Amino acid sequence: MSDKRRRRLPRDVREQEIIDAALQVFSKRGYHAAVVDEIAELAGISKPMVYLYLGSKEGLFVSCIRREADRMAATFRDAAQAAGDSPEQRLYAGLTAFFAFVSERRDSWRVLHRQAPEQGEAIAAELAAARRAVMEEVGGLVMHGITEAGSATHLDEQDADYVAHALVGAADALTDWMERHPGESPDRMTQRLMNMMWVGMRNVLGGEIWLPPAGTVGVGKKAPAKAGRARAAVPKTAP
Amino acid sequence: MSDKRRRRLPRDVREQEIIDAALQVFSKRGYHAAVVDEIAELAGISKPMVYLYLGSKEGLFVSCIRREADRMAATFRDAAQAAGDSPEQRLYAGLTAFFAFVSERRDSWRVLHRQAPEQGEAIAAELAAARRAVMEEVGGLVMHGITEAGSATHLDEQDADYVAHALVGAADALTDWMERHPGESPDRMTQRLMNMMWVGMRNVLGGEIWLPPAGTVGVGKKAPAKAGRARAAVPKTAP
Amino acid sequence: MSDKRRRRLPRDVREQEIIDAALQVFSKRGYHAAVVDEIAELAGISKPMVYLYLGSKEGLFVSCIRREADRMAATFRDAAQAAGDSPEQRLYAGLTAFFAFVSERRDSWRVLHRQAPEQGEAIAAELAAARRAVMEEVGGLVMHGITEAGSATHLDEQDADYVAHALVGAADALTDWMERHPGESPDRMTQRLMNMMWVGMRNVLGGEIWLPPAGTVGVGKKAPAKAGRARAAVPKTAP
Amino acid sequence: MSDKRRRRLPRDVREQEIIDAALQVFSKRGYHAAVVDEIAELAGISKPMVYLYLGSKEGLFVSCIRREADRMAATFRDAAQAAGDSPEQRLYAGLTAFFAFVSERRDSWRVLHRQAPEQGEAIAAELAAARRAVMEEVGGLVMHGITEAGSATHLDEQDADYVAHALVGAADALTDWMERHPGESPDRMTQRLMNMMWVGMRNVLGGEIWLPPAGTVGVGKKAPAKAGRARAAVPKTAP
DNA sequence: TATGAATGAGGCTTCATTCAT
DNA sequence: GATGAATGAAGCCTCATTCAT
Repeated sequence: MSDKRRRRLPRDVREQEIIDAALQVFSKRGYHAAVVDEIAELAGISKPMVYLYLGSKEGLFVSCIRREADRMAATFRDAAQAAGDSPEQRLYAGLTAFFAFVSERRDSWRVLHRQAPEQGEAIAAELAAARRAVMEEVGGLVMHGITEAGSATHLDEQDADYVAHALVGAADALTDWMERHPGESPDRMTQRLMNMMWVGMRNVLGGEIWLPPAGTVGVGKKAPAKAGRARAAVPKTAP
Repeated sequence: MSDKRRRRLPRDVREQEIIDAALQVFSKRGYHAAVVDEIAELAGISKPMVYLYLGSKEGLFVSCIRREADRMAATFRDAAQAAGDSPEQRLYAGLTAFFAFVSERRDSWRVLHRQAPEQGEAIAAELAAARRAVMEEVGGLVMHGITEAGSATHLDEQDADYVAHALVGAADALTDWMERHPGESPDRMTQRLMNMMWVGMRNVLGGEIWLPPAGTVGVGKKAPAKAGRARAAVPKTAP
Repeated sequence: MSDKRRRRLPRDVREQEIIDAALQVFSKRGYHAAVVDEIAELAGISKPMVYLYLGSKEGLFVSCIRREADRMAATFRDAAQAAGDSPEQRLYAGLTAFFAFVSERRDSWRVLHRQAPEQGEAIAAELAAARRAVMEEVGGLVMHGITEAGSATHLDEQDADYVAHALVGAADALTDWMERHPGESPDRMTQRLMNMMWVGMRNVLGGEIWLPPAGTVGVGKKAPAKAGRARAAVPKTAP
Repeated sequence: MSDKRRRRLPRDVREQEIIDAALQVFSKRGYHAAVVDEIAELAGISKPMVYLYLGSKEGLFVSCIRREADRMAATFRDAAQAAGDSPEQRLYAGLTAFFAFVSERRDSWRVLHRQAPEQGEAIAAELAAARRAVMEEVGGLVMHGITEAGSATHLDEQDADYVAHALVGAADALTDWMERHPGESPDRMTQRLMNMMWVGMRNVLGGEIWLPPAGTVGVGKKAPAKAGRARAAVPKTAP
């Protein structure tokens, strides 16, 4: 990026540089508002090169998604490996890695999770895949952690999925929050979150559950399920 | 939509119909990818009417945001009023209302919370305002509920803000989950969430806290705060 | 213009009011940039009335041109009648009337003389006619005045036309000048102009002529006419 | 214009060609009625090129103005240099150059002097600047010429400005006239004008002045200045 | 007489993409 | 490998004009 007259880079390197640039621009503007010219300029090359290497704007975007999703997965794997064997440690390490990733690689996260929907077949599919991958990663962590931690083994995939969604959703939202509170670190974010969810989770798994206060009337029109005595934190649904 | 030759509606009505259409399209496509022609067609009128009544694409968007933010706020207020006096009841009612709103008015929610944030001055401001309003609503609920429920009074605004973000983030993500699990109702979603967060919250407020397992090493490079023995669920930071 | 809910005016009156408004707007914006909405609003009525009465934007413009050209002609005639019999007096009165008209009715003058060319058949024709009328009026004044004043009778129509053009052009340009020098009055403008042109004119007609200084080389590429000893102020050309 | 498949011109050249085309179209239609498509077509390229090189319709217009104003100034300077030292010669050369320019570059002149003045901030400013430049050029010529020629030195800037306006206005109007009289050349036009204005000027400067014929009554309502015995051709005003 | 509601047509501008060197 | 030159296709917005009451 320093030398302006840099030429004749090997294809691999160039390609990565282009994706770097694309990631920034897509993150800053969103897919539609992003302009290929800006990406090319930021990458320090001419537009035809972009098309030669990545094929199209959509190709650019897909490449970003793939690379960053892979990176994120790798980050997770590394963190989990580095952590000890205890599920709790792994979950902690995983969540911390998540926050670290999101806070250090804002662009990646934004591109992975903040894109307006429905930008065409290929992109939608790619995004869905990437998000599913993240969810599975987190879901695995959660499932593993909880199953081990609580006594209960009734936590099936659906529940883990639910929890994973809640976790990721919360974490995602907390990303913004973290951004506006500079004193916070990924570690502290994880602790906060664990305190908020994990402790409750554990207790709930031990049998303590929450029920709507007596005399409460459902508000949602669709609310049909009279949930009786919900047995667990994430009670079974009768699909 | 029924009568194709429907004409001459009074301005107020048409305006609302246009906003209805715009909401759908913005929700489906996102701000940039949305095309005014499609909105006009969906509203059953010609483009110039859209511009005559709403001024510009941006004006359209802002109108959507405003109307839906107001609606959401109203929904909250109504739910809170209908609920009993107990903070727990209010929180339950509020959250249920939230899920009901989000699940019934997917478009509204998507437009309010799933837009890439950088679309120009006016829009960014409007979105920020709308989101802040929601956060405050939820944050109030949380703060009130928790303060009363737990013995602790150390939950300051920042903490409430944090929790509100986590809650809203989780709820938002769970929206997608709910969509893929047709048996779920807003009531059940609330119960799930309360079980996951509230119970833990309450216990944590009672003194039980979570700390990273011994021997764990922080992952995030920036992680500075050696959190010592965090005293509470959402411990004070020394900025 | 005061009463906003004024209705049911007789057609003639309304029509004039509309033309008043149109004149202002056309003057301020020019034909193309003028917008019928603005005219209607300024006239205090709805657009359909404008079309009912004047037919089209072009119709509006033509009506303005006609009315203002007529007014200008009338002003001239009145001024000439009010003046004494002497050609000099008539010329003086006429020019003063011209300046007075232009300074008092800026809008009229602008619409008559400052429109971009070629706005379609009808308008071009109308403008040409209006301008020709003014030229003839002034040309007549000039011709009459000069013929009487000087001894010469060799001032034919072409010469008068030439002088009229110069006069009107100068006067038109001086209009802007006058606008920026508030102390000036039509009378003074006339005196200035007479001093500048008339005195010279008269002398020239008496035989004194101007010739290019010796040794001067024509600059214009097309300049063919070796003007020999131009005999008169406005020497005959051999077409 | 000859080869229809002419492609790949270097930017500088294309840019000038585009401005050439724009000048024609703006001259023929006026700023507002001009259509960018027509300019592009005339330039033999597609519209995006126009925008790539000149930015906007306004940019196109401004470029025209600037280039032509500069050209005109250059023409003047060259003419003045080529002329001898005598002020009279310079004035003569300057005016001839003026007529030559106006007659040979009708489009330039029309764009510089026949545009409705209110087309938005930037354009108004640019036009004003260009016109002021021309005025100053001519004004300088006049001032220099007259001051030297007459005995009087009382011709201040305001007077020169006045005369310059009159001259330019007359010349501008005479342009149309010249167009309809093919036998005329810039030289002859200059001679005509000099005869009409210069001779008078000179005499007036020598003391001969013109006053309104006795018994004349001012016509303009605003006419305040009872001009007494105006001392000079362009008498001082007392405000 | 008078108007609120409505639109076809067209102009400015942008952008993803390709061509020719 | 690399790029300056070029464009088809579309999107936002405006405006003269008419319809139905």
